[in-house]
Amino acid sequence: MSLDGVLLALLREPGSGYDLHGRLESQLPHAWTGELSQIYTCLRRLEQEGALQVAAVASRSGPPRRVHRRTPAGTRRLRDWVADGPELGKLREPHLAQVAALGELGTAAERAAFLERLTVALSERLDGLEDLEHRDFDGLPADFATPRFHAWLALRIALRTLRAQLLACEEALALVRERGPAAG
Amino acid sequence: MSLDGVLLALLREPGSGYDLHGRLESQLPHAWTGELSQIYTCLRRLEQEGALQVAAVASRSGPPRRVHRRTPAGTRRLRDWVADGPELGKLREPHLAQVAALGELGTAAERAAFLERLTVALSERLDGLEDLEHRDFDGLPADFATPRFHAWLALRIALRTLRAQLLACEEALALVRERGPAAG
DNA sequence: AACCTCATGTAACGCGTTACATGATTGG
DNA sequence: CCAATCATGTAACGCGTTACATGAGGTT
Repeated sequence: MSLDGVLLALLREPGSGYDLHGRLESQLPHAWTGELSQIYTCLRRLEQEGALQVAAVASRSGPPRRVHRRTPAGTRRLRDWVADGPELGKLREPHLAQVAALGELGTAAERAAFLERLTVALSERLDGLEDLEHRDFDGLPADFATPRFHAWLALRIALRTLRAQLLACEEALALVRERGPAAG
Repeated sequence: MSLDGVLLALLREPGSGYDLHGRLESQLPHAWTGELSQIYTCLRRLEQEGALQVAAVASRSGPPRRVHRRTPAGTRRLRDWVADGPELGKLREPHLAQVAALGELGTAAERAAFLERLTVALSERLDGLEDLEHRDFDGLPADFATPRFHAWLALRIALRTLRAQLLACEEALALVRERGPAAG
């Protein structure tokens, strides 16, 4: 499962399930989203499989923190995941299927409205990534071959991808606006 | 579920489950992938819910074809799906998480090898989409406000997105090659 | 004879989400 | 006092994949 790899990667520094959830949202929002409950079950499995070691640490609030750290086997597993080559997930882009089905809407105004909302949603996502860029990577990292450099690379790829998609949607919107009205 | 919408959209022309599976691969490879078994169960549910009507038609080979067509309720449901606004799926981009974790690999050569394989995989995907473009949409469609026009729009967005991602990966590869060796 | 395409499904399993359940601390 | 944050999990359900089962017709 790819969540295994994602969590092992996030565990460069030890952390609780709750921590990992936060890191996922703050460090890898462009790569993965996951619910807490799923993270907990996944961590339990990784622990049973010997990839993680857990230490209970008292916390100021609620149940004790279960702090996970990678075992050598866990690190090996992470390295294998990456070394085995890129894992392209299955495509799930419902919004593109919707664009293709836009002809089902009766009027050009409705079609334009859909594309407007799409550009807004993509812009918001992009804003989030740009915030992350400025927060964590202000100026390009001079240090290379480090974890931070590669995190920056991944973010850069995501940013360029998203910007291109947003641009393409804006162009689609312009096309629909200019051609649409004539055809009703 | 978004597969509901995808299948309803694909059913602009009536078809069997087997047909739909083929259409998914040939017409919407940039938006969705789905297994036959899942399509069959989904179609059954849509039928029970009154969105589809099914007619059994004898075929030259094997069991009779079950040809599905949208009922008015089905068409309404499709329209509602689109009119409700864009459905951005959850992000699942394991390869970006892998890029971010590239520091786990020991040598710059290994890191470069990963990015090479990634560019190859993305290129192949892009080739497939470009084939589709030339096969189905040679020259931009002069007809607008039609299903074909919107199918072309969706494909165009996917193409631009993918090209940008490929370019960004190639640039990442160049960076790793030029900076990597110095850092071992 | 072997294999591919057409054509249907079921069953088992795993991944993922939603909802539920609990409870301390901190800040307004 | 209320809400948010920190911190853990379980249970039920649905989505999705893989494997299994069947079988006709055409191609090599």
